[in-house]
Amino acid sequence: VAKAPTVYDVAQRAGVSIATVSFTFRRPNQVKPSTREAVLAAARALGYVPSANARGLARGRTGAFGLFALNYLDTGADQVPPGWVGSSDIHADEPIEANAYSDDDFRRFPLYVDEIQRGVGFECWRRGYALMIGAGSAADSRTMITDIAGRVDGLAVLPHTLPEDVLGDISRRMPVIALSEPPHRDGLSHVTVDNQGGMRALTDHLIAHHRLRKLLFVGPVDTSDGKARFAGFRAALRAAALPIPRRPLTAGSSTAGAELVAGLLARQAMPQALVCEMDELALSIIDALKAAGIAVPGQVAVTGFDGLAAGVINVPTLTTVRQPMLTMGREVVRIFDHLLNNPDAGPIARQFPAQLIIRESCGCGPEHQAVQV
Amino acid sequence: VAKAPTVYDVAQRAGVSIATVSFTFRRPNQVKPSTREAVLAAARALGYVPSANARGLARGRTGAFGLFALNYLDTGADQVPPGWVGSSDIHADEPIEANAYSDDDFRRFPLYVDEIQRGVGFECWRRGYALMIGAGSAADSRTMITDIAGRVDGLAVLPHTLPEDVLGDISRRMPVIALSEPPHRDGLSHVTVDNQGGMRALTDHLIAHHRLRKLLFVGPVDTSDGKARFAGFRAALRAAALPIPRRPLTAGSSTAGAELVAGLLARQAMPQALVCEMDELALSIIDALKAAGIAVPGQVAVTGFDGLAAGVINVPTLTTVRQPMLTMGREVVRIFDHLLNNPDAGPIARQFPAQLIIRESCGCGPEHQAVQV
DNA sequence: ATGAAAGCGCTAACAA
DNA sequence: TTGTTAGCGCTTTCAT
Repeated sequence: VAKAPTVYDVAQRAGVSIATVSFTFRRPNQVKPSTREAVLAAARALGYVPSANARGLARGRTGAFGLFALNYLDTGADQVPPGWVGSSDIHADEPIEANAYSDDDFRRFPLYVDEIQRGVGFECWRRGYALMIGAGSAADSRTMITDIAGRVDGLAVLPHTLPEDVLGDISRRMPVIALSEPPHRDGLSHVTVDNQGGMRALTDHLIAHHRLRKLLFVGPVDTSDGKARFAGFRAALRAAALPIPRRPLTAGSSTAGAELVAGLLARQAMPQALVCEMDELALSIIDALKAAGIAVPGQVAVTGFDGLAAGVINVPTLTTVRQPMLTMGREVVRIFDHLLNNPDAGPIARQFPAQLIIRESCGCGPEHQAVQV
Repeated sequence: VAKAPTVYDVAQRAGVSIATVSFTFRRPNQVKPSTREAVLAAARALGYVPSANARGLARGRTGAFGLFALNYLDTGADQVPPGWVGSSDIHADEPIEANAYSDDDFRRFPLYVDEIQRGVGFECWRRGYALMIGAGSAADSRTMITDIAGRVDGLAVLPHTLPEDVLGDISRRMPVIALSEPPHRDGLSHVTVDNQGGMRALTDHLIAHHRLRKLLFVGPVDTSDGKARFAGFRAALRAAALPIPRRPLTAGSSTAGAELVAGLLARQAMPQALVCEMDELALSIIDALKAAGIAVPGQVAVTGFDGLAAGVINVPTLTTVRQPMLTMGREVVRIFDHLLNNPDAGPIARQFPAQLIIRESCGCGPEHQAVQV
């Protein structure tokens, strides 16, 4: 709460110039031991904490890496307007109640972005970078991203969080790595997973092993992930000489299981397998199916995509395709580091294989093995 | 990669002064609409991204909150020396291999700190703060924490990560909130959980419901969490008029299950229940017990503490006490916000109840309900 | 080995 | 409404 001591204070107390103080911390061995000790002692006595802002300003580098994601815990309620930093919202002084925000719901945590973040955080630590986490909704993205971008030397962005032109601007001055967004000439680096191959392997399993013929793809195809997964699904059908649907059954949201199942039931169009675009949707659909008295996988097989923890907790456990999220997060930082140290290197794109995880919801017993794609 | 445009560039291009540019972003409605548009246009054209460092320096506030934790993914290998920012380690240019770091091990993620972090991140977003994540090992803590502290307006620290004097220094200039560390006159704010009450309830359940009489507490008691949990355990034994052990069975690490079980077996000292200080240890012990052909909970009941996701994935599912981690993380930020806006307020301490989660490893069937302590 | 001094990009009085 | 100007705390030549 008191005013923080600065180099000037330390210098004065140690009886040296501010340059010497700076040197003492930056290149300790270029300073005479006795003065070094004096400076260190003064710093300690004062409780000196160097300002990273000032240092960043002076050096032109911040030593931090940023990760920007949508906030998916957002309930749409009471957010403080961006930029209104330090302000208090209506409930600011009411203590937060335990369990008010479903503290034990492993369906909501960890999700894809959490695992990615874990990897990014780990690799940042290994390489000595600080990690800045930013979140936002599409609406305020320009403000927020700009706020984050101003604090870091590079940035990773999750899909569907920022307009391309904003990313373009930013990438002109620092490495920007897009996750789960296929590379196209946008000057950005990319880290992706083999969505198509993964979904192809999954669908092949349903067709070859379980002899299912009436499969339905459920989920959005207006995202690049969705498109690629749907393509993998169709490729498998084509290879098996099954009728190839032009369009999937689209879901309004990843928790729209109830409506989808109701619709299927109403139209008496329940297939043998519901191949979902992502785990969350699959889980929501399994809930709805169970509620409607339909056995999974007994009457309908259901599969997901991503490999979230929720899928192994679920009953039945979820057959899915797992993305190597920790590894992808780490790779993002590696690319950033590389780009920062090789300013003339062009953007980098890297794709990881996905892993088919066979569990119970496709009709297999727990004894089956995971299969690498 | 190019030099970033600054206020000066924008001002020049828009034909105004730098102050006007600054105003345009800070107080848009105090600027004539026409000039505002001109400035915005220039900024957009240039791809202007304001430097948060410069702003922070000038304003004396950063608008960011920091979270500091130990890095528990640390394998002890190849870390880049702190401060060597931007450098590349030996493997810097080798792509990271998928699955090299156990990408699908839900025993290692999410852990306690991950869930806390989730809550902190969420509340930071709600209140318009950026979140800076720092990690380190005890060794380099002074350097690292100082690096983080220099970038934020307040700081949360996980237990056993920093020496008290360092925290004391920092707390003299910004709010510092300690997690899972009981308050004592140190000038820090504290967010804790009722460890003793939680463990008491758990132990009561073992004694009253399962009629167990030979219970053993396993784990460290050299941490404040450990002490409080052991105290709760003993209180339950005392209330049941059972013999009260002076000391617990101490574990070298949270994955020392094999050694512990081997020791117990060698001494023929296997109790009816192993009450573990934390989930990770409990899970490790269950593994060892199973490997030794001992049925859990058939022959020995095993319980944990924390409420990690791994406990619900485990076979048998783990009876434990859950901390409201998301909520605790959120509360940390609320306290920080409050303190930042009420500089003369003293430190705040808040304790949350823990929740007894009865699952299978104590001998109960899955039909049992969670009980609030 | 140490000091003097010129910025780094932005904010906020204070003037105009 | 807009411009001038003095810092914010630190790094880094360049002298000494």
